Amino acid sequence: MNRNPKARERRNEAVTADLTAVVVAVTGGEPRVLTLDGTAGELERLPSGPFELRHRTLEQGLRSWVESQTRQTLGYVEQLYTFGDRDRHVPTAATGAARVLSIGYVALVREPRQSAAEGVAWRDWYRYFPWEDWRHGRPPVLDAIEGWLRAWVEGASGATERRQRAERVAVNFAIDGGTWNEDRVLERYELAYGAGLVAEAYADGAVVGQGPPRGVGGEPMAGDHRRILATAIARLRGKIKYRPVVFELLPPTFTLLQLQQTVEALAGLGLHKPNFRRLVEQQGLVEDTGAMTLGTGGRPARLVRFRREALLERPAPGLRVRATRAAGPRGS
Amino acid sequence: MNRNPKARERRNEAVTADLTAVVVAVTGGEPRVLTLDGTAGELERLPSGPFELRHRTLEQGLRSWVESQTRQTLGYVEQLYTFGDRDRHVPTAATGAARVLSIGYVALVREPRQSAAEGVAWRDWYRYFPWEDWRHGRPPVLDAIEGWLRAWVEGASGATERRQRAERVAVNFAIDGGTWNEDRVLERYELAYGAGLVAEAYADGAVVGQGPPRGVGGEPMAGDHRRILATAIARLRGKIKYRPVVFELLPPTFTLLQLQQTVEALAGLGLHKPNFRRLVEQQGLVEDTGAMTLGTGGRPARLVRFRREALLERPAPGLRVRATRAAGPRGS
DNA sequence: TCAAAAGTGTTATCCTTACACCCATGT
DNA sequence: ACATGGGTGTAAGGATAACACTTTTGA
Repeated sequence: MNRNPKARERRNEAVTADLTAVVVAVTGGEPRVLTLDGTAGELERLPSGPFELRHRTLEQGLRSWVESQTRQTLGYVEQLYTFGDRDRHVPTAATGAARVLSIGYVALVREPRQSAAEGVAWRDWYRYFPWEDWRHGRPPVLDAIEGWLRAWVEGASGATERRQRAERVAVNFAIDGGTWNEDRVLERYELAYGAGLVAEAYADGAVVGQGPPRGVGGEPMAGDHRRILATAIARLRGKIKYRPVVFELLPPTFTLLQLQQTVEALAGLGLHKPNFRRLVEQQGLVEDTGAMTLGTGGRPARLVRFRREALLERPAPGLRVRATRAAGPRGS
Repeated sequence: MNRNPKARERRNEAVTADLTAVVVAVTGGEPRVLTLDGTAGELERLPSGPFELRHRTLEQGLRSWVESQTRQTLGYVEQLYTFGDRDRHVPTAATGAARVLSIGYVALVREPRQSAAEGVAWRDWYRYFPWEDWRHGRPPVLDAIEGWLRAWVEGASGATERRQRAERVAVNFAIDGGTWNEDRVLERYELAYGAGLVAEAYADGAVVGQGPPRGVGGEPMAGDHRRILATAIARLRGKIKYRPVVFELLPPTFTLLQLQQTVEALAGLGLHKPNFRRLVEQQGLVEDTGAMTLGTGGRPARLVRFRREALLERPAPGLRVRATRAAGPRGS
């Protein structure tokens, strides 16, 4: 079949596009991501499925897969990145589709369904990136990571290679004079991958040998799903600084502490309470509702709501966060 | 053919992925993009071609297409976005590929080849977005655009729709209390598309009727190429603020004025010279080379180079620019 | 009475912006 | 002499970060 040269040529270009979703919620001040259990000892994974003819648009296809696999409907959705450079060939000559692209998305939802479907779970995203949670100070796992990375730098072949590795480690992991930048989640994951810190590197055959002790590299995921999750976290951490996306994760009315804890959960940083409140008020991002909370274990708080007019007034309506040493009881 | 159900299923998912490049250079203080002339009265377009089996990775495929079509080799390359939601069907049942995705990239190069190949041209990017150039103050074309958009707001069916349109126009086009944000290039293009300001909206059948007078909507491009260009400009304008990407567009050594003019070209803003220089120096982004320029029509200038150590010292090494009223002879 | 959460006041510091002004070269 | 581009000084104002402190509830 298909002796027509034009058709052969077209077939030569055909690919499959996988749509993969990072669905995020913040509950009880913890950042969570919607995952599917791996069947029979397999790895955890994100909801995903191929882009098909029946889907009107890419985003529609994504929503459809997430709903059918998790019964979760999506609100805010944003495309992240298209991965295709892993030489992941699907070995089926008969199908006409020889390669797989992976299009990642991040979605924000207000409240996880009480009981997720069988095999579906909301999991703390720091399970996959234990080194990214600085809310209570520098995470202890970074000691082991630092040691591993130093060995990796030394293991370079040649002085140039060693210098390049040392610079990457310093810039991304706040070692030897670098400062921690919470936005560089993807760069850190890719560095960890290249250095053999994460299990996926061995599964893909990109690195051979013995990995680090259990717990150091974080929980692995199927395929390139953890890379997509890293992209999502990085995107969100960057975006809250200039767009009011946090409010997609909160109920219509909320307290300033809820807002602060949501930002802290995403950014992985502890913030200074009085200054955070002033920042929010002064930027005009929220307005009073008149209502108050009751019985939350302290003084009742004002309930506020997002103020849409802020979009007009501010060129970059967001929450520029910076780590603080005086973060109250949470800071180290 | 293909009675095998598994193969039918796979075929149902097959798509073609088009790789499209926005290749940017800044020459003589003007931002330019590499374009191909449309053949026989067709529209101008960007270099592009399908992702094929012979390409090792997506980025390799892109580089290969750009080189074969323009003889320009690429340095810095960054993926932008995957467009697929326009219901652009390729009507060939025999091919197995039913849909086309469009993966956009932006590339930065130092110097355009003196004489580009036949049918290839470096064009000022403000040709396609005349409303985006605020280097000499508010561009006059915005008067006509403002009028057209006001009529579009009034033409809404229903009060809710009208309010939503009015807010979008105010936020994006600095009308009625909004401030101009140079980063919102894509939002402005999409608004212009929906409002029928750009020719592509009529070509796609998204809008019917009479368009605005010639020159108001900017020069159109083939397919969704102008949308990809808008995405590239938006990405670059955002990125120069926190990453040292400008230096990819400059020779290894350069003067501070060259640097300023390159930033101004990208951002479409006039900047205050003394303050810009202090910003650059104080951030430690450049270092002296010891050499000076000669004969450029004024006092000789120090030649500087990018200082890589800045990557370590600054959490976000970039050039936060803001429009100024005191921009010297260029400001309005 | 104490813990927990909500808030206010105030200061020192840094960064940004704007304005004013001087310097060195080519024509 | 003057145009062009290079460059310095400085003061006002705003934003930020840190510290100290008060208020209101529930257990």
